[in-house]
Amino acid sequence: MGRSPCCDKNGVKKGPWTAEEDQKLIDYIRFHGPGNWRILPKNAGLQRCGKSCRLRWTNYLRPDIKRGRFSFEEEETIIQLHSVMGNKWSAIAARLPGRTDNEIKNHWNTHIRKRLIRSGIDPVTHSPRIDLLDLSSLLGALFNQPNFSSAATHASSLLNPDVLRLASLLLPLQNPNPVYSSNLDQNLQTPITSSESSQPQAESTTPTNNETSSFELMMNARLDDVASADVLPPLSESFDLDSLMSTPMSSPQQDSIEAGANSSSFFDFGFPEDFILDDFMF
DNA sequence: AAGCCGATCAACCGCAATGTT
DNA sequence: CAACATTGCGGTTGATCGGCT
Repeated sequence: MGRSPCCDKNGVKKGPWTAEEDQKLIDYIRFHGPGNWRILPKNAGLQRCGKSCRLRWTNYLRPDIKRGRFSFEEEETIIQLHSVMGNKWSAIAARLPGRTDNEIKNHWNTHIRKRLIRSGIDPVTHSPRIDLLDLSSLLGALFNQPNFSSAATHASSLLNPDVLRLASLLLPLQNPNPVYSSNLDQNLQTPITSSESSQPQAESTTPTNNETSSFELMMNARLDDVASADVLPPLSESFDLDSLMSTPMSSPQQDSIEAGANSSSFFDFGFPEDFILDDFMF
């Protein structure tokens, strides 16, 4: 059993195509059409497998391919389509005349993806991403304000209640301690085993999937600790710590489709008119 | 000038889906 | 309906190039 190889490995050339090979393929398809890709190279006098010929034709030699840089409009279209379709490059390419799936995929991975990350957008979910480290810095600054009560009032109208409650878990509201927030960054990266207490560990190692980060343990512990606090509204039922704890490299595309693109409400917030953002910046 | 390194993209690989016998 | 063949697709690799030291 087993799959038959797409081509006989012996005597079949691989690697970059020469101009001569390209011309042979173009000439053959012009006169005969691609037909059966498996027998095409033999008929066209090419020492290539059919698969290689098909790829060369569809990704490079086809006359309707548009070469050159992607326009801004094309990039925006790709981003929009990707937010709905995910990595369905062929489906995206079908909506971009003259562009191949391979070209779009490459452009996404080398340009658009990086641009989105730089802009604070998760390229997988297309949702704004506030990195936990940034969050700790922001909240640390917030809760170390001299006029903390005023800041907290502003914050309660500024942030999603779930974020604010999260802050209450991360930072001791009763007794603000600058050292605590300065250690937080380190804590976020320090895994400890469940047998250990919620005491932050000094050394920083890379967490693994099987380890529980101190941050997570701390979160769980403090959820209980502050359960009776009435400073902040309770976490909504839809709040999902796991979604905050990680941004998956790949996510079920169906989820994003059903949830709708850019539908994350976790970080939804608006600025009150009298709010001065600079007051909260370092 | 030479070596290193990151970015880019053509091409390959393996698997899934679809078509054919 | 099963077995096999073909095509399509997405992830990955590796050659090449340009910038930097």
